Amino acid sequence: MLDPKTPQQLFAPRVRLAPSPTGWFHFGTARTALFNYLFARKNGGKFILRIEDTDKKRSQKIYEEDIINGLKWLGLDWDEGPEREGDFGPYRQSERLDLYEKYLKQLLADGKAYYCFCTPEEIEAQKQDLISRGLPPKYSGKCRDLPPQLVAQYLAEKKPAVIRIKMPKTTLQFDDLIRGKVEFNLDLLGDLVIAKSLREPLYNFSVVIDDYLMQITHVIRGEDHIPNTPKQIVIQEALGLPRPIYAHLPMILGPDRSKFSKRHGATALVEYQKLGYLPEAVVNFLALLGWHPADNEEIMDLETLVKKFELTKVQKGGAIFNFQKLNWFNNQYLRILPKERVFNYFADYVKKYPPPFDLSEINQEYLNKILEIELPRINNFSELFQTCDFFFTKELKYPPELLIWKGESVTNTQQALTDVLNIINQISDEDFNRINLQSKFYTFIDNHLEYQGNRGKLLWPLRVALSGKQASAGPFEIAEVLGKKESLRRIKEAINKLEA
RNA sequence: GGCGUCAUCGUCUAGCCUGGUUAGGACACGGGGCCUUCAAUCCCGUAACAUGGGUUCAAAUCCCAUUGACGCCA
Repeated sequence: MLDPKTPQQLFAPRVRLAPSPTGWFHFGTARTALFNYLFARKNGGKFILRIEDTDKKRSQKIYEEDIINGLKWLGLDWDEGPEREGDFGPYRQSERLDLYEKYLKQLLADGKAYYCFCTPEEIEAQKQDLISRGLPPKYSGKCRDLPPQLVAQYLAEKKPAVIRIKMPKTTLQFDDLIRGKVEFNLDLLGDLVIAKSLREPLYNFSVVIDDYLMQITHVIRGEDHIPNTPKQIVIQEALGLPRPIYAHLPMILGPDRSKFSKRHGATALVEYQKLGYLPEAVVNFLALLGWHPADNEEIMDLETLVKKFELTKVQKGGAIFNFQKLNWFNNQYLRILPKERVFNYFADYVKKYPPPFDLSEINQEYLNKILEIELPRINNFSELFQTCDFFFTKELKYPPELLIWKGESVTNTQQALTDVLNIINQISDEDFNRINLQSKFYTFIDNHLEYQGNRGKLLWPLRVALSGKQASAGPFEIAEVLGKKESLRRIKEAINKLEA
């Protein structure tokens, strides 16, 4: 255990992520996790996961699982924890109540904390009075110096009570790695409730105990915790515990510059998994929200991020969550990552989130082919099923006029499709691929004046016949994926459509 | 309401510590090339130091104030 008086060492730091399992794994928490992880890896330290589930009413198992799955998906593995099923799981505060109780008793015994028997009504009335007089609402300290016999008597009578800590009437200053010196006037706070009972510690108390017991050297967390920091330091000092180094990260904001929340759209990591984003892209995107490498590199994998990460270079102001940039990153990774890896991600994705099509007759190979030609034009996997439905359904719904190339007539379009039919029929089933298609079509065009310098006259109707879309991949690529038989069928159908 | 934090293109940011830059990059946006559409890609472009006051030969950079935004508690 750390010597309370020894200043924390910068080498081999120990950091933690301490989420409450009261909602889906939030993007902001994910970024906090990433920065903690990067800092630990960069400095040869340890990253610890601690689930803060002392609030029994709001904590749920599925949320804890979601956090764990999210961290694993992002590749942010934690380094230690209690044994669970052969592996080490996260720490859970709900399993550490004995520890908190021990320190609570110590504080009580030392006279640094005390039982408070004021009723909620009393507290509320007091608060209203102070506010109406324009004063900061804080506890009066009424129960601070109750005679011990009276306390014992009330306790024996089971009179409702909470435990408060005696707040020193001084100012307190702490150093923040990102913000520099931060100062608070403790006198404005009043005696803080640190536990509802010996077995019900409150957030600020259990955090302090755990950070100490887990020998946390650096507390890296969101800016929203800045006001909690002085409270935690007071508890540390009452117990004679060392002070970790603090670093408060800027918030992730919605487009209106307020804290990124549900009303801004999807804020949970799962929702992006559902949309079909890649973990590499999410990590990269998250890293650049509030941090920037010394050079101008933007595309970085986890390993590179670890190498370049510098906690002190983290931005102070909040960062707006920019969907377009996320999309850009994802599109980049879709094309940069090894094909096999993307195919595997896609296979997993389809398994986990079945698309609104019957894929029973579609094999993996077919899916991979689609993916290959569509990669440059999608931002995530779910888009594939929205914009490329023609690969998954045989019934194309498009107006016949769409088949007509700009400035052309219906008859010419019919002629073009008939020509297309003839060209395709020259290719055997086994030679039916985009290379052969292209060479056959180009040869045909070279020999037919009406298409020279105006390939669109021939290729546009073909592309629409195959896709039914105004915008799509090229006709040869689509035809190759669909196969000769299906391609011919669609072209004939297009001709029929034009006649009708 | 109290306390705290923050402020460079629309967005993410470099530059600030150690004053002198055509204030740089990326996303987005606009134009163009390529071209069978859409993407991808290449070229070009629009666009910012919150405001006011100091200090200084010189301020995005140092100091002060104001404003605004956000966070926490209530």
